[in-house]
Amino acid sequence: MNIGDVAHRAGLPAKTIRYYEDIGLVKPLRSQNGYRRFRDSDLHKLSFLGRARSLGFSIEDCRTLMALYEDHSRASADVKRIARQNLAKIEEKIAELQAMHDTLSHLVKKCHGDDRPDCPILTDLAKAHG
Amino acid sequence: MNIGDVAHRAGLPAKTIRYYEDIGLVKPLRSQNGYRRFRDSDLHKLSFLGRARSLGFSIEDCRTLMALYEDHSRASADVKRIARQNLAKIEEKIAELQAMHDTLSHLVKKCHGDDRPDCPILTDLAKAHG
DNA sequence: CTTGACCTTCCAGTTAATGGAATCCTTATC
DNA sequence: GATAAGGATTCCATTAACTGGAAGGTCAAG
Repeated sequence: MNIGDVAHRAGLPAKTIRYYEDIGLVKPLRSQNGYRRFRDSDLHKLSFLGRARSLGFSIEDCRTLMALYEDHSRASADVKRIARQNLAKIEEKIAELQAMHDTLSHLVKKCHGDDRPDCPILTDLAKAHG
Repeated sequence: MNIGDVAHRAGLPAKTIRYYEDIGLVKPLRSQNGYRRFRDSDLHKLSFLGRARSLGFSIEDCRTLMALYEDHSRASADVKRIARQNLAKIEEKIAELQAMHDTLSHLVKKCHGDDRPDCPILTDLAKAHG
């Protein structure tokens, strides 16, 4: 699979994918003509990367996760520990999003929706994240 | 409240807060001595900003939300629409995190946890995000 | 009245991309 | 076979969002 193809499928710009190769997050093969050739596993990694980055995971977090893909000689206990740590992070993020969601949906309910100013969203939004 | 105080409470570095003032996300007052003076509303905004940024919302997203705080003359219908759009984004993010969580927790279960290599995490992780 | 913690501005550097130029490869059409 | 379009390559510059550090002002405690 060429870069345009994998970019389309993973939902990432080709530029970003080249950058990820630069910093060692993916290591596509090369065809005779010099084109990058991406395997399915590369596509999976890139999709995962795109998702993780858009959810606020750092490149270093991603690097750790990518290492799980790559280092098949890593001890299972280690893999498990890393996976667990990331589960905790995910749960925390979900909780935070849930809090944001609760606040906003509560406010949408209270907001009149007409063209009057002075929507209660403003004051409540201010209180909500103290 | 001075910058160190608000930084501590909002969980953001003072540097970042100064940067957010630079780009107009917060507008703290100034004391006689030139120190920034943050109101409670500034603290709320900054906490919200920190959270939103760590969850992958862009600065522009944040700017829109901050505008809700600020522009009290904005029509309620408009406020409501913006809040709704962000609710949708939040829900999408939660779903994506849930997917990541399911994958990882499933794999933790399957991973032996001893020191043997060849943990099934690796292959499953590869399949999971196709 | 000085020491230390905290504040200021300014300028430089980093991270994570992104944009653009110049060039090469592949495929379809004349 | 020439040519033009579409996608690939590298390399260099720029942007966005911070981050670090220097040089100096402010303030409460001893």
